[in-house]
Amino acid sequence: MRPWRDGPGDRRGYHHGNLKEALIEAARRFIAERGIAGFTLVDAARLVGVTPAALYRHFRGREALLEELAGRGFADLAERLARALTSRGTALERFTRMGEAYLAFAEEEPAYYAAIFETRGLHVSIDSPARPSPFDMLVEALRTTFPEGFGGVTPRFIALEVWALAHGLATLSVAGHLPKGPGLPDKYELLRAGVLALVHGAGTGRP
Amino acid sequence: MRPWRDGPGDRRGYHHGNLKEALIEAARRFIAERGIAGFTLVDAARLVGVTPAALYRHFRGREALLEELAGRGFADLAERLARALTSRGTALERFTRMGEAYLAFAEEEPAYYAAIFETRGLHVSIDSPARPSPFDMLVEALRTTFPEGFGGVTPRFIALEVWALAHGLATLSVAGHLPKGPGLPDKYELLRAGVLALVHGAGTGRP
DNA sequence: TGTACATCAGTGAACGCGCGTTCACTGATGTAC
DNA sequence: TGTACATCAGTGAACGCGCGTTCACTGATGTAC
Repeated sequence: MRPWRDGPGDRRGYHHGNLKEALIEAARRFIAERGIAGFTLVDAARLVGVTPAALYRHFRGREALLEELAGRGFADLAERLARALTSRGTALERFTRMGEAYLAFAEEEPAYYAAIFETRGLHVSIDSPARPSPFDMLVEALRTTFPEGFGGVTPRFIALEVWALAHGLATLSVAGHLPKGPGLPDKYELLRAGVLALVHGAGTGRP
Repeated sequence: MRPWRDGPGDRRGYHHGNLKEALIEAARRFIAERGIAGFTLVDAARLVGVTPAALYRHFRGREALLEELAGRGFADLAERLARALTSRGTALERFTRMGEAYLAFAEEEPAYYAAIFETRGLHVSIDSPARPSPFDMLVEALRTTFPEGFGGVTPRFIALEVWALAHGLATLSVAGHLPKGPGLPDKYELLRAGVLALVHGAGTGRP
């Protein structure tokens, strides 16, 4: 029984030919379905049609595979945010697109999202220290989108609030805790309105 | 070796006398340390000084124990919020205290918090449907604290934003992703300022 | 073009482990008389 | 107050399971000549 022979585009024979990528792909699928704790090397190997031991030709172990996943997710997120920030339109439109990109990432890549937040967070820079982390990108975007400032509050402070709001919406949504239905606001609406309020309402209630 | 004999206030002998509570307590400790996925019936039993099988006199199984934990956490949270809402001071002060109570709950009872969000969410009412859920309490508190409304936005909409912000701050903080240090804002500051901004900035940027 | 051979990505069997759960049992407790 | 007995919260041994990981091995691939 060699399941991976059945699919189109698969290599055949004793050597898989693309095992590392296939395992990553399987991990993304399983973690998306069952969460990181429910992810199993044995399952991933079975899905790909390979002995569990084969995995060790490409990863030092389970932890290393998750690390790889987190790294790729981190890069993917950074790329999505950068794309939003360099898209067409006004600064505010690009900034809004950045928020949407964040929520879309969490929704479309729940495995990446979980791997990131279970292993490193959003602050670490990847590859070179010169490359800005997603959080740095957010701070910088706030600075350039709202050059008039935030009523005496630092961009970094606002960035933490915006990030917490986005992260809260993303995790509540993935867990199915946000009420859904026609007429009810979705997370994109909530984030857009919330971010504008955070930006414009900053400094409210200060002495 | 009967570890539970050593502690003060413990019953001694063949019967533990308070096993159910002791197991719940052990579960809270372990989940706080290692998360729900890392929690083990065997560990809990060992900590209490009892055979794993003894657990089944009090719970149908692992899942039932977690359900019980979620129920208690839910009740604890509701009680904390209610206490804040009926405390002294102006409506705004009480409302602010409610936010602090939420963050404090997540910080002091990470096991409860995790159990709640892994099993039921914040919308379900406990015991009687007449008893309002924490989310209902938030909506109602917004209504009475800001009777002037939110510039055409519904209290429910604002409540979702506030909740997402609080949940984001709570989870980021527990996971250690919020930057900490002297001079840096802590989550309580971030929540207070953020909520005021959400409330006062609502309606910003609408047509 | 054909053959010999080094490489190395896979196999398959096995391991030790800790898990949740079951079962027949045992002995402490507390009530009836 | 003392004894007989029912109750039931605990024991301890065992189970089947799936996990991550190891090891000596094998056979497909691709390169050198």
